[in-house]
Amino acid sequence: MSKVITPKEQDYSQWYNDIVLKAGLADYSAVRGCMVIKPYGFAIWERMQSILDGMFKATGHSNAYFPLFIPKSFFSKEAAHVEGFAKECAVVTHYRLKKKGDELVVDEDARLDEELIVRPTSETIIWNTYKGWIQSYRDLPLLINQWANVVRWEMRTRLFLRTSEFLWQEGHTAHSTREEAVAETLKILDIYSNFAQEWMSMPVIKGTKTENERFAGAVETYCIEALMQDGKALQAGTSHFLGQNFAKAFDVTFLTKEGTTEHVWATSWGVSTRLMGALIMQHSDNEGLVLPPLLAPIQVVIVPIYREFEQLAKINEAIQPIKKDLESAGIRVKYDNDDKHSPGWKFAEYELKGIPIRLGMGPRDIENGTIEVARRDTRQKQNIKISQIIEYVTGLLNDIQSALYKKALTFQTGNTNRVDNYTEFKEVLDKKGGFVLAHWDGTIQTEEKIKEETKATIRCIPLNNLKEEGKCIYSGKPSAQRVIFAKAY
RNA sequence: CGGGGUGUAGCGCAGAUGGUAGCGCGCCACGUUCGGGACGUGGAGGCCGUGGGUUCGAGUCCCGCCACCCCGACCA
Repeated sequence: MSKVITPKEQDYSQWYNDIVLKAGLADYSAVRGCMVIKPYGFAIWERMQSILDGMFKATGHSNAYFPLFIPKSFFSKEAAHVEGFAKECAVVTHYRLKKKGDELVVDEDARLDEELIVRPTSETIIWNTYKGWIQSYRDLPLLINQWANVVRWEMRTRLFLRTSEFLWQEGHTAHSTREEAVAETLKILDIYSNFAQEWMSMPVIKGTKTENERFAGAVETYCIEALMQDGKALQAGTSHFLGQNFAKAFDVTFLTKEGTTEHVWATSWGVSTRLMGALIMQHSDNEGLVLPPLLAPIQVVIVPIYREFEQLAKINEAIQPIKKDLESAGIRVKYDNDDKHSPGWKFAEYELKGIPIRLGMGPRDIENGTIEVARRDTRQKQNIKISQIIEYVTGLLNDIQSALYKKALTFQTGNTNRVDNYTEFKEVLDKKGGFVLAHWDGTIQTEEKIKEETKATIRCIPLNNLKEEGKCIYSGKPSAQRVIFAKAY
């Protein structure tokens, strides 16, 4: 019993760190605030990438790649944008080192005329580039995505959830009309929401951000918000309608059919390796990671149980056709007949790693023509006839996928509370956490006061929100609808 | 950047009143095991985060620095 995980009831943060580290998803690095994503963690990220990438391509987007470095002057062009990112930029000032005695030092003679910013996001470099690519309405829409790393100098970091460097995709599109750009923003929001719910089994609320929480430079920020097991909210993806802000800042215009010159309309949108954190926190338990089958790099692991090598040989023989059939059914299978670890060790290890289904086969099974099926999410075990195993496993993978979603949804619903006064508001936040639906007067001042006093922020104003007359829980002023408050990551 | 904590073997830790480093897990070898992290025997592995100081002598006492973790402020 070496790799024990701190129970989440005892210390939620430590539980999370234990899972990340002990399931082999990531590791701390020698660089402050930066993490190493280990092969198993990266395999999950690669699954996310390939699925999302397919969704972007299916909606007409193409991938491209823009520079890591952005001239400082580009940043200052969009006022709100500078304001938002200035505090967390890594800046390159020199391009050479030299030897000074035994020491390697920065060569002061190699100072850059203009400093380069390590991209915290790419709007500026991209819009500077788009200026040259867009002349007429025939060049629009321009639908581009890039998979990249970005750097935001964070004061406090947490594995996957917030690191100074992280991986993400950022889409940047240009359109001829406002309507089309807004539609694009919403289309992507749907992609994110579908991905979260169908692939990650993670229920999310779609909404818009308040002015306070809006992306620096956006006209409107749409988001998907998820609820983690500790009752804190996590922003899992954002899609921004940028209006003409960047087009104006970088003077990107196009000639319309009618021959007039207009600024283009823009969107940008992204999800990051933070989704890994969301995935981990959404489903995992005190035994380790729990992965939804659709994202699991290995969906089924098969463990042989044997004493003598003759038994192993028999099991190997019995497993081969099963493994092949599972693979033909499109299932990702690993057969672990490595003799270096005991079955018990493997059981624990694969549970820690969140493999959705484990099949166990031993002498008893050989005799009975059965195989033991253990599901990770409920930890239930059953003996199934070998003749039925493919069908059973296929169905079970689907069941697990939807069971995880249902469980998460039940949790989310159960931790969403409507409150009508400030006392109750504070009490719910304090005792239960979760999403709190409350009336708000729509002002930044009230939002900030509430944040100061309770740490809770407005996560979003849900789309298609029910209109409901009420009074702001803080100021008592009239309000037309409830918004979602929560403490957040 | 504030508050708290921790740095001793790969990991988790113990090392009262200063006397030259130990335990568990892991690792290596051999044997017995194998249906929930097996057991025995034998081994390998540490300038005790770092720089100074006190002392005959420092993991231990004093001062500085650094790193990391947790909780805040800031943010995806």
